[in-house]
Amino acid sequence: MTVAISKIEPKSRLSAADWEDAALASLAEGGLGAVAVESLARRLGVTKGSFYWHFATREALLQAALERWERSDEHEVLAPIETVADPRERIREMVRQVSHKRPSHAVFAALLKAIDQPSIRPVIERVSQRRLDFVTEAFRQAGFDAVTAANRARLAYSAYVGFIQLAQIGQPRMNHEEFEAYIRDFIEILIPH
Amino acid sequence: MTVAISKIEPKSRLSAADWEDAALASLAEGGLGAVAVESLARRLGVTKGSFYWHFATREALLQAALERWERSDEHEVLAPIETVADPRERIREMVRQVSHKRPSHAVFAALLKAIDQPSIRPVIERVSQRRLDFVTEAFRQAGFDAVTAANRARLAYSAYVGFIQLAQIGQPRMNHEEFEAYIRDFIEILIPH
DNA sequence: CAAAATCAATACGCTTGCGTATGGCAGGCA
DNA sequence: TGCCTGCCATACGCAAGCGTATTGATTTTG
Repeated sequence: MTVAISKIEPKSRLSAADWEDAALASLAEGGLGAVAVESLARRLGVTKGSFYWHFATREALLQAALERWERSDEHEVLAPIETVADPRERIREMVRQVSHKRPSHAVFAALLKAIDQPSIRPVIERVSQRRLDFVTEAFRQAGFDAVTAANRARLAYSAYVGFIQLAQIGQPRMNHEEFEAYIRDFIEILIPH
Repeated sequence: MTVAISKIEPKSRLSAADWEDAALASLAEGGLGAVAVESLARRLGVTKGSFYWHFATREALLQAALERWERSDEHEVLAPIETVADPRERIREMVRQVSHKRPSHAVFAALLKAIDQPSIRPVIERVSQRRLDFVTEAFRQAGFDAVTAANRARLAYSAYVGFIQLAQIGQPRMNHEEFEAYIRDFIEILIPH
């Protein structure tokens, strides 16, 4: 796997945060395997020597980077939607968010592929649980009983997860127009009336 | 990642097929990374020397193993369902198949995670296209217009793909009873009336 | 039974990636 | 000015994995 990794220009002195940013970017572009110490160093225009001053181990970097990503996912994706009063509209808004905001979801897709890694799994578990609870609650408020709401939420979230996987192979070979139509149908099917 | 890999007992002489079987088993249990020459050799109770007599390279083994898996998926999953006359029932049957037959889907899940690997991608593309066409056609026969049928098929297939990913973290923490209820809702939502 | 073909062990070289050890250089502060 | 601390380079050691080369054993076949 040789993935094109955008090089970032110098910056005489680096901080831990710079390494975390680079880690997330590489993660999104090339998967967990691309988060390699020496590769990141090249990307940042330095050598390993720098890295091991800021972090004790590669794991520590991952930990820090993921923590940051998890917070940003919570605050910049979920939180804004929470303000939408109408539950039906809230679900629609989430589908739109999720279907149009790429960058953060690239990280999620990469993490999904490394779900058996002990350091990754808990992150996905927490994020998924939050999102699932969120959607379930919206369905409940929209009038569905507890079980039905949970099942619709499961279906919606599974479809989301599956879609970002399949999107990588351009499997649902769609143009923008078809995609919008798909999203409309998606919403129509899951939120009837 | 250390994954428990079941050891298989001797068998004085091995064939290429034995290596392919071991490759698929390891793939299902530990992902693409577990399909390593020396590791498979240990599993089969021999050394690398044997492997490189049967295959020129690791890639060649993967190729052969996946070809076999792809055929079996086509003949043992899709073909039997094709005989069901009623399209609605055909979709239901496919959902049941897919939601209850584990082994083959473990391989699929593993491949999904390695979708950026040039040797894996075409396999997933072919398999997904076949399945997607299959479901789309069933929805058409069930009376949906072309676009709607395609979208429902996409939704169903995405939900399937997402589910087998999430299942690995026991995310939709369900017992057998709840799972059956979920499948019923799943079918109910996608095939109304 | 002998020779040839088939299958396997051992030992090696090469690459990648993590982690360590140590030394060097710059800028702030005494 | 000179030194100390923060940041980085260089040079290792080590493990895992692929692939090669050579030799050895066992089966098959003439």
